[in-house]
Amino acid sequence: MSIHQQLFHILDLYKIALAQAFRSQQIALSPLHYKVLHLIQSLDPATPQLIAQHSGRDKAQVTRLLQDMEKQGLIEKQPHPHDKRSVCLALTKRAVTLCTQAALLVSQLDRQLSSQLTADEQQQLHQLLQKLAQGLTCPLKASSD
Amino acid sequence: MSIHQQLFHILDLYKIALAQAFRSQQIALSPLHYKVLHLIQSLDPATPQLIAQHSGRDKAQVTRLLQDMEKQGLIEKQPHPHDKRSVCLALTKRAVTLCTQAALLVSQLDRQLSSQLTADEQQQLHQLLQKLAQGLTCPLKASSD
DNA sequence: ATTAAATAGTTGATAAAATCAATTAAACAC
DNA sequence: GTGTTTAATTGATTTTATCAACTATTTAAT
Repeated sequence: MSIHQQLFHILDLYKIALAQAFRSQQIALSPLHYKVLHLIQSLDPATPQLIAQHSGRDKAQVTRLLQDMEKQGLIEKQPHPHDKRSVCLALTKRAVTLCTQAALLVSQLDRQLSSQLTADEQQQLHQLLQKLAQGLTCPLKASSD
Repeated sequence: MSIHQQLFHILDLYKIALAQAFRSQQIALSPLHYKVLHLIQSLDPATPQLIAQHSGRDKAQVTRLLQDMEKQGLIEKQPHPHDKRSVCLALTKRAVTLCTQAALLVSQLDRQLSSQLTADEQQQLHQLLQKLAQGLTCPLKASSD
């Protein structure tokens, strides 16, 4: 089994586990919605553009996700102080609650993951993965034309 | 950065790199289509049902993927020898060619990945990831109700 | 052997996620 | 000021996914 297959496999399992956890706790958030909410929380001036960058999604898609979540009363748009083209995004109380619950499950799952490894192993894994990531940052080693 | 975030990050990079590689070689296959073709190659009696199982996709979706690929002249359906409900899938020559090209890129990318690590490290990584996977096979450690 | 249950594949309807080009309005650069 | 870039949105479309209903066939039970 190649490295990437193994990685894909783990992430498949992870996604399934997370989706189940969300369902079991009645958290009505898709993983993607959660990701966006989480990003809004962590980015200080949280603008759609930054969300798009950090989530790796198309800005058009982000716009629609945000519209969705606004309708659902999860986020609010406030005028951007310095740039009238832009908006600042903020979570509503409801979203903060949901997000906190979700974050709990995520960290629970993370602990479940990392509990499979000793502290040493975690450290090792971290470094190995970092090396892997480096192999991907400057993509295909141009056999290309 | 948590383990799962790091994993997601790597796979994001991987997907991007692979998509680029496909594009640059004019390989008109979505990653999903490639996966299905590859599965058809590797499963001996390749039936839609097995494809669905091994790809983790809905059988309805598989049906449609296959219809698609049949229209594109990538696969052929032959009657199943023992079961009149089922079909045996086979790649056309065109698909074999495409698949071979694609497999080359995949293995190239894999080598690029694993070249970041020594043989020892690869071995380590493999084992660490295996342990991780075990932490996910029996999902959420029931705080649930 | 006949009926009931399970299975393989398909279809319909729909939702969710993604992509890309085009548009509007504001910001910036000169 | 004029032209270019940037932020967000809109439109149109595609891909991926989901779920229930349906047909034909197989399997199991009696």
